[in-house]
Amino acid sequence: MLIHELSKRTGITIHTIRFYEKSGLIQGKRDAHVKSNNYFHYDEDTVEKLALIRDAKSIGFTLREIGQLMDAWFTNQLSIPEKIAVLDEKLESIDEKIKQLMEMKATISEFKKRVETESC
Amino acid sequence: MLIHELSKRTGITIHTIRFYEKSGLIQGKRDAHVKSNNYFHYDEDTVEKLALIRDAKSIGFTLREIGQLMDAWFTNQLSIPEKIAVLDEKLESIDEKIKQLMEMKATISEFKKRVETESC
DNA sequence: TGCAAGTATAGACCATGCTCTTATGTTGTG
DNA sequence: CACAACATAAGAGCATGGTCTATACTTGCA
Repeated sequence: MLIHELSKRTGITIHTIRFYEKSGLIQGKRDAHVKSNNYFHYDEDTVEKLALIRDAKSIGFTLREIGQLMDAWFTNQLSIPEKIAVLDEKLESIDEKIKQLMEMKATISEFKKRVETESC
Repeated sequence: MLIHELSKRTGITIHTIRFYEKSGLIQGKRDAHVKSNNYFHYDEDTVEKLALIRDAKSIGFTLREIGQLMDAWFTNQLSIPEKIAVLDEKLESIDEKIKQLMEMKATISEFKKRVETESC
């Protein structure tokens, strides 16, 4: 599919998709048979990648980290133990984030209680 | 205390503290009696605020959101129901983040399993 | 064939959150 | 009183993650 369709299917703007491509997160392929243009073609994996980027970004991963994750996910540049190491690292950092969120939740809840009693 | 001590006590650089002050997150007070300088003086609340900024930032709150939180926390610009509303909103957004983190954890764990079996 | 819609590249511009430099004035200790 | 250490303000510069504009070429349909 071309960039327009990719954009429609993922809800990510063409501009942002191009930005991600320039950043090395996704790669379209040009059709060697077609010489009249140099349009990029995208596959289903790219749709999945963009969904992953969207989700991972929303939980605070940087594009750099997401890139590492996707290398473990979609490419064969890494050996299996290397892939597992990357995934374990991300799992750990997620646990750490959850822990910090729990702490902040406790802090805010505690303060909320204080505000409530203050009103009596 | 002056900015140098505030910096030492919080581990946040003087530059960054000044940036937060310019952004409206903290406010030093000038001593009206002293006319030879216009140094800012900071209180204990400011130390707590900077700790809160550090923690809240690390879990993905923006400075704008942290500012709202601190208005509910430290000032009396908001009524008690308004304060509670702000706190509830932040608690909800924390729950949402935790939920998303759990989902991403499941996704990555699932993929890890696939990578592991692939190696057999 | 003309024209709208799509595509590419290059680069300007923006918000957030710093980080540092320059310039200048103040304070405190030997 | 010299001088280091501290303070101020103003503003430049930077990394990240976009967002948009300009320019120019290609494609597909009436």
